[in-house]
Amino acid sequence: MPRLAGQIDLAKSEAILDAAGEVLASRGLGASMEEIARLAGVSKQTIYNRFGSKAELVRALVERRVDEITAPLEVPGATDGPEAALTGFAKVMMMAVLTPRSAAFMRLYMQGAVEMPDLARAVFEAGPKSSRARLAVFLERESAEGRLAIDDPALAAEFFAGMVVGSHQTALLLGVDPGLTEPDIDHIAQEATQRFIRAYCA
Amino acid sequence: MPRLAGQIDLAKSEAILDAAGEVLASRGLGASMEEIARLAGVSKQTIYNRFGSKAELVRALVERRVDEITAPLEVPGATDGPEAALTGFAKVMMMAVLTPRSAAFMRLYMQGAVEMPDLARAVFEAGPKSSRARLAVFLERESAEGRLAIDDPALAAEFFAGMVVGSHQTALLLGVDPGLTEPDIDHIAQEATQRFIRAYCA
DNA sequence: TGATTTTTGGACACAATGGTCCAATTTACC
DNA sequence: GGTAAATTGGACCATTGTGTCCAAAAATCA
Repeated sequence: MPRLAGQIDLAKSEAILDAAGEVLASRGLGASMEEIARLAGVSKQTIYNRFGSKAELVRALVERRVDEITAPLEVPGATDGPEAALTGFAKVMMMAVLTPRSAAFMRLYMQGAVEMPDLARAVFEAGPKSSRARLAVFLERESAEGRLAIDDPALAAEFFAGMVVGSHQTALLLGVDPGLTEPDIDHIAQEATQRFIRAYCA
Repeated sequence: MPRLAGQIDLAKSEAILDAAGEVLASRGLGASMEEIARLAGVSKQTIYNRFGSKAELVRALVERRVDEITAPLEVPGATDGPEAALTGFAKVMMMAVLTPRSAAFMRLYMQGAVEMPDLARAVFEAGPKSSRARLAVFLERESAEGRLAIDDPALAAEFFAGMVVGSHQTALLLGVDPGLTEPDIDHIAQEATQRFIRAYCA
């Protein structure tokens, strides 16, 4: 019997997506399909066989990225008191957001925000919105248990996340190195936590 | 005698820059020179006569925008105490940053961050960096006069600005309407100010 | 080995863009 | 009005991009 239909190499699709991410992140949405094919070690036709068009390829790429983003951000557990939880959360958030790779992808989504609004929206929901929502859940719980006095958890979460990210993300998006070392990040996370707790202490 | 050399219509250059801003902001850096020329009511050749190339046109556009950005942000005067000054500063900042137009321009600079790093850097210095620096000056003064207790004014300024901007700017850049009415802005500005002062009260 | 699918690579059509060239026209000044 | 500069509009070129087509080659199963 012949080869079964649909018996395509799944790993190859991943390789294509990897290459697409690499090239699109560095060259922007204007990147060419040929360069993606070259980096993926695949013929251009194969990409079209599997994804149909450039727009669909980007869609698939964003979908995969949304999953990556959503995973690591959990609601902090306040086992060691709010300080440790908040500091930990701040560090995770900074490490996630303040990398050149993350910035490159974010630039990509922003560039496509006009032509593909639903994709950009999905990224926003999976990233900033989701992280703040989870933080708000934590803050509300802490408030209910009397360790903090927070009347508007969503707003407070927005405040804390904003303190942590500051203008560093904007700098990165503009290609300016914020020059943050890991000790810097630690320091910002701790200081933000202390000031936040002081602003919202019961 | 003949017409004097360099006797060109200054207003026409402005019209070209206006059109370029409009078109580039909505279509991105991939916008065509022909569309810009059409909107400016000018022939394509005239643009090349005056600006030389697309890159130079963009450069001129960014320079003009940098001036626009730099102007409105002043060091707050604490005549009515820190609260009023901070709230006012917060409102100005939000009104400046959280508009579709501002977001469109920011998207433009971010898109060009790779190919024209110096332009993006200039925007960063004139915008986020400058505003935080001025705020830091104010905070240091307030601290010196004993109304606030701020050991690291630059960091505190970063915190306050971050609280105010939150993820709303990111939302806008991703094409997601943050849905902020002017009362919302007022409320955020006031709440951020109160919490900030509480975090840094002497 | 043989049947069938997938992949390849290169040619190709088609459209868009940046930028140039140039003769005809308009504008601004004396 | 006359003169030099600036502008126009449209043709034009070279490049680049997406997406298609297709015959040959490779891979996959019985």
